[in-house]
Amino acid sequence: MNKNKKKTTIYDIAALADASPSAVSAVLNGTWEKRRLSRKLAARVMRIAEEQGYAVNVQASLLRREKSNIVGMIVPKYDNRYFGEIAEQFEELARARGMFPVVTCTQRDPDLEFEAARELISYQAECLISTGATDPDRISDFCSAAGVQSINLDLPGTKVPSVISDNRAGAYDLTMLILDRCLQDLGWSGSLRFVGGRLADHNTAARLEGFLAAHRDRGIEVPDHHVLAAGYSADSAARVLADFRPDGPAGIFVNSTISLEGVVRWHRTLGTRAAQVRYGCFDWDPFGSFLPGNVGMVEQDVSGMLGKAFSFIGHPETPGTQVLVPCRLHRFD
Amino acid sequence: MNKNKKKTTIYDIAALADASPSAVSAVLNGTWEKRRLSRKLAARVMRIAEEQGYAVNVQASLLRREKSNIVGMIVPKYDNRYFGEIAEQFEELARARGMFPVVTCTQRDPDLEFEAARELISYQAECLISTGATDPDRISDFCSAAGVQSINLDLPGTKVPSVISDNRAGAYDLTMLILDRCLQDLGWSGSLRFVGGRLADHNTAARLEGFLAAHRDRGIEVPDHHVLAAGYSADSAARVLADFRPDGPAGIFVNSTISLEGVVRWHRTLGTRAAQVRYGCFDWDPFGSFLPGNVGMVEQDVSGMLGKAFSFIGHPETPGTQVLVPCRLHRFD
DNA sequence: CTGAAAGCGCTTACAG
DNA sequence: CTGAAAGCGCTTACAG
Repeated sequence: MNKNKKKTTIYDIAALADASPSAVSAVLNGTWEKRRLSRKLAARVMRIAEEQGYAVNVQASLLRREKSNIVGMIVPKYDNRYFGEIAEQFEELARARGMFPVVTCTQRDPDLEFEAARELISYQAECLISTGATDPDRISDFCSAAGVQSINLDLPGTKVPSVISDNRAGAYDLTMLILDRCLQDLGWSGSLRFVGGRLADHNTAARLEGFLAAHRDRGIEVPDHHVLAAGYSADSAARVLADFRPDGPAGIFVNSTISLEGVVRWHRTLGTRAAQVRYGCFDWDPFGSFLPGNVGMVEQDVSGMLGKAFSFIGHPETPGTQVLVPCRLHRFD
Repeated sequence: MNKNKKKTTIYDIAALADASPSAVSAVLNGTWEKRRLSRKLAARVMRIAEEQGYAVNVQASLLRREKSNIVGMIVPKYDNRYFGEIAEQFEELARARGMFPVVTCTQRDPDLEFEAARELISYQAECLISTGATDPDRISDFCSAAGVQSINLDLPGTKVPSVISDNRAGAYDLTMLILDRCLQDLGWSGSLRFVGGRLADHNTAARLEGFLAAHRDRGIEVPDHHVLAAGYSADSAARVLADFRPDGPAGIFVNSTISLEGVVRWHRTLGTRAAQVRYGCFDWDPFGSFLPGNVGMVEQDVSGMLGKAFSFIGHPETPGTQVLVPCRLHRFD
């Protein structure tokens, strides 16, 4: 083991093994049988490489091969289970396919998203999965200009295939569940409130659609002021509810776990009135089932989505293809 | 924008701009002023590069420069806030220093950890931060053989500097808080139970030390069967408590949010007896404060730890240096 | 069966 | 002030 000196190269090994660099290279990347090098030479080279702590210089190797095995992912945040699971499973799937996954977190910042995409391409990523990107088309354009495949996850774009949750259907089911429980537990049937998110966002819009459709199918009208999509932060959810002190039964559709935090905070301030409130959340969190009043959560099918996304890699599809993946509804109590 | 053809290189740009590749290179990496190229040439080259959607081939550039800017991190899981935050902040800090962060998740598997380290080194990472590694010394050895700096985070090793939470002090404080609340709320003073983790793990051992020290300082004896460190999963925590149906007051020290899930599950099965139980958890989760009976949580100082870790980069220190970073105690109710 | 040589895309010391 | 040339560490078509 040479100390923090220069790294061992195939030339060093060639010298030590009394072989040519070509032979060493062939041994080290497993093509020696094809090149009919002697088993003895191969064994010697491998032993020496091991002794020297050799690790191939992938930059050089890939440069020569004119390909990287890098597949990149950008992800907005690690602040909830959803994106954490996406990153984790992405790595697993990529590795299973012999690729090198690089995921970078872009803080929900459109410019950072773009810079991260550019950086990944500089590192020769062969494919880029943009998760929850604010402006996926800008990234797709840049990628295609660089000859790199890109795929949208979680949020749809128009230029490349997008894999997203079936937000509308998930929201429909969740809304039905909350309505059912309001009727069942509280003997009440009225319009729920929709809390969290932004109407301009695709996912929020789709969920609101499902929310409204469910009410429509139940013959319940939703007053405009029941739609409280004032952002994603816990604080904004708490703020938007601050003045709401129900003196009877009430139900809430919570859009995302981040907003859920704010809703639960509000819920606790209600004292005994809290027992008259039911809510459910679009998103999943392991502690969700322990929250009083929470009747269910929607879990997005991360492996389903990623499996779909990976199936596009290397198979360019019609631009703008949109794949909807169903969600799973967890019912509590 | 050329379609998914070969990528634009400096030679392409040189031809288009009627300049030499050397000049293009100088313009593109900002050394053109130093080389006294004309402003006009620089402007032309930059315009053309822009038009062509040029992105430097970092593999080639770094190969030539004989350095990467890559700093790698291995992380066990993204299944709790702690590691998610670590990954996120690591990226931020690395970028702020002009480095390219690559984090890979190793599923708490010692072999995967090692393979990931090897892979990162193959990609020429200049420094590797091993977070929560099962066998940090094995990784350190491999890194040092390859001439790569490594640093341990969260779990200590003996060969390179380690930055870890002051688990003992944090556990001491949390134990005191739970004991106080048991006395205050329930008028009871007795030994808490320690649930979750493995005694063989450094962090669990240190926390148990703090737990025992606090009891000692309060003059409370801890019976052996009150130490229930049967693993990290929610199920094992729930299982270990399954037979415990307190008929009076009780208190629990929960080691990690993962175990907390199991404890809360158990707690809910107690019915009215639940009111006689207080617990606290070493780890932080935003929903923690909403759990009935939870009196406090310990939040590890992620930015403090990472700041320290980064301060070691490029400054080789005495092997085995151990830096303890204090935790923050959140009190609920 | 095996090695010398060219070349991946870049950077930079060097010579003019 | 500027460009030709060498070389980073590897791979592979090619010639023997």
